[in-house]
Amino acid sequence: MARPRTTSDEAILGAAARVVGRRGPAGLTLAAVAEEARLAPATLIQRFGSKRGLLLSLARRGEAETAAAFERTRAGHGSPLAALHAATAALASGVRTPEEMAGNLGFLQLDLTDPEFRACAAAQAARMRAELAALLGEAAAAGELAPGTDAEDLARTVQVAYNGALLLWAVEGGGDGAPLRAELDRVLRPHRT
Amino acid sequence: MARPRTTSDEAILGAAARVVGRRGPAGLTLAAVAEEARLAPATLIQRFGSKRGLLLSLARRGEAETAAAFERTRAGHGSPLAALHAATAALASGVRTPEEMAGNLGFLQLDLTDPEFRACAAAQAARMRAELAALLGEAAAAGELAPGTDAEDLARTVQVAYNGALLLWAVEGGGDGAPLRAELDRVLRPHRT
DNA sequence: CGTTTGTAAATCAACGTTCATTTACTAACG
DNA sequence: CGTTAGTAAATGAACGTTGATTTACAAACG
Repeated sequence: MARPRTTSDEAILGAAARVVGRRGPAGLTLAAVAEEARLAPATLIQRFGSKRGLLLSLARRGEAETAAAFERTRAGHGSPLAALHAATAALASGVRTPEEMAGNLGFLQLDLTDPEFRACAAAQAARMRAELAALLGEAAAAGELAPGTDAEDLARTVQVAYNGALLLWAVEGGGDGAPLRAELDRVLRPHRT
Repeated sequence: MARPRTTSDEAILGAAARVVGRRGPAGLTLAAVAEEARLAPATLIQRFGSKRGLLLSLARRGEAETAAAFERTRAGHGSPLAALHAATAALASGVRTPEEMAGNLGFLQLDLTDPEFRACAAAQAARMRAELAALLGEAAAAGELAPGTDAEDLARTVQVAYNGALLLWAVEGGGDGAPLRAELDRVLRPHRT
């Protein structure tokens, strides 16, 4: 009954993520995203209502993406802790593309002054911690963690180490990411069985 | 032979820091800073050459500020580790004003795509780690840390935990900061004597 | 043919920057 | 000591640019 879309919303958000990864938050302009997505700026407005709307969609996508990443991680490995370590190793070895890096650090680019963006960032952080806690809970149930370990608590610690290491990595620029792996090892070791 | 300045450079940078803390990076406009400093936008250009120049000065100020904070911290306490814990406790208890918080997270607001800003952020991170390493080295020499502890390595770990906790704090919005203190305690405990 | 998608051109607002001018002070001079 | 010339500091009014949004229209599909 109508003309089919030439470019999916998801593709547009991907283009936006690529732009923010390459040109930084200041370079995230409608024109740049439109060019990357091979569309006109006006089309982006029509599809997402406003630039803010597009950014909100981008922020919300981040949450789903971390969830998917956990899903993938868990599927590939038998033991929960092995999965966590494998994910860290993959991240540290540069398997992640810069765009994905930017996605992880995406909430840094957002204006935390804006309540809606802040809510998105908080939701994503909460989601990540919940996923981590579930993973660590499984690990505890499987006897991979010392008895009496509080999964929620350890999840927060892991999240802090992860965010901190990623942040330092981004600031100091590259390297092979060995320190990131080292930090997570250090955090988990005391609780391993 | 000249008219004296009504507002010091330092005061202007303070105003800029306050603005970025209150209105976010997007709200950091020359007009806003000028209003906060009770000057005209044109004056800021004349003093700092450009908006970018002002932001660079702001970024460089951050480095000196962390150094000064370490100086203050060290002066007040006899034992190095006690100083570190006191600083953490003070930070966690909300002694820090939002502006100082914003100053700490200031490099997050910068465009890491810009080489000069990135250099500033890296320098500040390096400075912080060096100061931490010196403090922890003193602690080791004083017998407060287990023998064989690598001060440089532990400094990085502390920095990662600090940044990660601060970041999470900023995203999740407030709270009493107890988790930050808990994280640092957790990081240091294994190495205490 | 009606509806939806996409676009190009026009519009509007905001921001950084420039420039001519005024202000407020200092220092030398008579 | 009073005056005045000289100068850095500060300003306010434009300007040009940029970027988001609106509108009017063309094209593609069912």
